[in-house]
Amino acid sequence: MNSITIKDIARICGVGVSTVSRAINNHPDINKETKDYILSVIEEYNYIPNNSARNLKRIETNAIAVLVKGITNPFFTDMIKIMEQEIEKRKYSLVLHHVEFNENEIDVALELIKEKRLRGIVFLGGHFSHSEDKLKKIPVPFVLSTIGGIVDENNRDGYSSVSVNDIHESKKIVDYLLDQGHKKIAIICADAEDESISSLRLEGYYQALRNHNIEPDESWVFRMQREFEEYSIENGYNVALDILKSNEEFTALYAISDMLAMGACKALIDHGKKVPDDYSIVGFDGIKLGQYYNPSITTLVQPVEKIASETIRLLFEVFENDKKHKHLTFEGILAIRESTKVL
Amino acid sequence: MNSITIKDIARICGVGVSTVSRAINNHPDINKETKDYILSVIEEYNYIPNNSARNLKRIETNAIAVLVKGITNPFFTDMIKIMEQEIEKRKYSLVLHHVEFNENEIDVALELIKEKRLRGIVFLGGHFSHSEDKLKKIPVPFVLSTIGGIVDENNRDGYSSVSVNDIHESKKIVDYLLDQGHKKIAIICADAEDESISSLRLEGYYQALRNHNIEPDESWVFRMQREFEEYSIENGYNVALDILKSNEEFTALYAISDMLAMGACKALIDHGKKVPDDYSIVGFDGIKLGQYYNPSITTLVQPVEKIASETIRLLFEVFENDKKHKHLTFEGILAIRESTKVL
DNA sequence: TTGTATGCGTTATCAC
DNA sequence: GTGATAACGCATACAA
Repeated sequence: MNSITIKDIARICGVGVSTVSRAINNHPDINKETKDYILSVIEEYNYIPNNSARNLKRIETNAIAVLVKGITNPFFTDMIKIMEQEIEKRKYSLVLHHVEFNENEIDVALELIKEKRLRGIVFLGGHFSHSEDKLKKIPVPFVLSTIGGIVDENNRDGYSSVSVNDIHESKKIVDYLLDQGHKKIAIICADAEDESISSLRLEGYYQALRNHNIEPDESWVFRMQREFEEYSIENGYNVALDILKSNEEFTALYAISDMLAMGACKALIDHGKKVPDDYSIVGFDGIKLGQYYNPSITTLVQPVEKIASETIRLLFEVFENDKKHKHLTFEGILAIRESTKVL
Repeated sequence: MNSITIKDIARICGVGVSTVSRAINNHPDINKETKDYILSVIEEYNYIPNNSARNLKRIETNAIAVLVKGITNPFFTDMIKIMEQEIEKRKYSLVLHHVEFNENEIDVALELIKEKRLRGIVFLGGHFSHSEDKLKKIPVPFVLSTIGGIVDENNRDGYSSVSVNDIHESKKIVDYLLDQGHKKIAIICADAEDESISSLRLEGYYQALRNHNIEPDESWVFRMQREFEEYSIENGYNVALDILKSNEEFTALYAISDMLAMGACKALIDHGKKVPDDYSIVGFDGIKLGQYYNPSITTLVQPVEKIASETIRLLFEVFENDKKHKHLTFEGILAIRESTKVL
């Protein structure tokens, strides 16, 4: 287990360690022949540089980290891919790091910054209801991507953010249902304590109803269940079961994620209801899965490519061109599919 | 960006660096009061130890890495959770690392072993058609989890593996369809070059047909499409479109993953077919999503909890108790749901 | 163009 | 219990 080091390679090649280092790191001032020879020896002996030592020594790397809370969320998959492309395009490298649900993303970030000498960070997912104090501790530029949770409009100079306007898009969805003649619209969202996208989408729901002179009824508001994973399909299923039990009258159901919507859909169908004939169902996000569900799910499609590429662009503008942090919002697109119909 | 180090903390506290180190690492021989004081200073100054330096210095950590190719695959989600529990139970820590599709998992492993001084590795996902030569280079014990791709029965002493018997389980599925009266059974699998689980499941399909005196017809074998992500729902959708175009006669469709099965299902339904009335569809894996699809997908459920916990158990037996590597297979369970019916 | 020496931040090994 | 000090493996300033 005593593995080979740069010194061993230097000794074998009969050169100094700095020459080996130059060969590895594509330094310009090195004789091509010695370089080729060294590289061949490295190949032969399967030498692999120790990243810990490199990180420790290097003043600054060209690495950007993307911290994802809920990495299995299909909504993030495409975003990550695009971010990766954008980062590579700029000759930087991406460190993809997964944050557990019970971990604090800022602590993880702080640790990673030290360990890898990061230049910037992207936060993806999670609630992110952190104090400004804590945010200030992050010593590199960072961007919140599709995290709508920061309600505090002040003190946002320390970071950038890119997302849709959750209230606005949520209104679009409910407006559409209202236009189709639905008046009794139930909603599935997160806990009342949730300060994140859920509360924004719920707010949009309220506003849309009020704009149509319908007073929102709390008995139409259903919450995800703690026993199941947040925003998961089984959570949607079980909430919908409760809705049916409640005997609450409604004709349309708005779930604040596509996964929830699909689960709810299945629960209704399992109980002999027809979608969209008996109930119209809409989701939020626009994940691919929703297109292939049966029925395909009407949803608010977030412009993931745009959000992802702008996230990276903003980040680079801050630390390369010294620009100020910005907060961008993009328009989503209502995709009308099979799960909804006119009442 | 000049961040605080252990030396700074030592100076502030008026103690030596080794005392600070002892405080951080819960060393036994340190005065409780000095320890508490040091920790309070650390807290106050937001000191975070540099992991690169720690990894560099430490002889051996208690870290196990799980390398996942295709981390967004929902099939792996539960497995990872269980592995995490099992690893923590043994007072080790889990390093979850994502491998890109175009990356070589062994190279990634080799690098990570050096960087983090890993004690062992779990490989999850991917094809893993690597030469024995390359596998031998991995200097720590490792386990292949649910990777059926190693056909070479010899030379398997260097590692462990845990999975279902893909041929056997595949036969179960096809046997079931045959028992239901289906004789014309199409299959969706990977490229012909694929040496991985796909070829094993295809082999099981062949064997089951032959056992029932049905000569497999190559025109019933359909392949995933290169343009789309492997094993994805959209791939299944597009393959099924081709199947319909081919006008090949069949009554049942076996897709070697649940995702493929769901996509295929949607394609058929979009073309006015009924599932299971016109076609029976089965998948493989037993992911939760399949239960909530409409219709829910008949599938071969892999015992993920068992596979995950045994993977970790084997790994620890090798490097803690010095036992020999083993190759375990577990039985899957055929879950009959709504997407199939008797012909 | 190349080699030597220093230090990155930490832990381990000693002395005290 | 505690504090110097020597590594860990590498990149780099500087000397050659």
